Amino acid sequence: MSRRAARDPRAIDFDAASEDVARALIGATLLVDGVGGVIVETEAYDQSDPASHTFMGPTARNAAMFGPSGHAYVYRSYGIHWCLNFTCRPAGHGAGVLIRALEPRAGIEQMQSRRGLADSRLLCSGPGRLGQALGITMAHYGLPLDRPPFFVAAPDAALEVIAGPRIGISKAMDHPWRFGLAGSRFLSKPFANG
DNA sequence: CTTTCGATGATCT
DNA sequence: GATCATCGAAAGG
Repeated sequence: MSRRAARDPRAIDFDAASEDVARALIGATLLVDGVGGVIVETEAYDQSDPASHTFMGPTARNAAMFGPSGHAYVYRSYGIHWCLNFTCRPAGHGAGVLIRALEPRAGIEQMQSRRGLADSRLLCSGPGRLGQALGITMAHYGLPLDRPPFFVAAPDAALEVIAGPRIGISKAMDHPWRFGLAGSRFLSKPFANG
């Protein structure tokens, strides 16, 4: 456990395995320049995982995931979308958590404007949508999560978290490393169970 | 409800 | 040159 996590009960322990961090982030609050909400869907990736950007070892793109934990890893998806990840560091390997969806709470008008969309349900329900709604760009690459423009706080109560296979990958599809808030209507896709 | 497909550009082989 | 940690529009039941 990091010093910060030990000191502050509302801090996330980003030094844990990405799988544990992904689970712990469900119900956490994420704000970027005051805009955001409650994380309801995440996915875990690490270097032993063929679906991970770090599977082949360090490169220019994935450098953040080989750096300190608790920082932002941003990548461009399909040439169109910006996707936001939080870095972890189990055993010093490249690992991270993809933030896939959140329930809008703060700065909803700004998110609607960035997305060109009024429906709050579709504002941040998916990594590309979330990136657009929160205004994520490469300018956020490598920034620490414990100070502005980022704000991250763990949930203050225990929540029911469900797990299932990850979405949009073609390798290691058997691993249940997608996590979600049970019953949330802001998921990018429903889970097989509830 | 479902499936299909184009957009669009960095990254890696 | 192929492959994407995606999205949204279009077409078909």
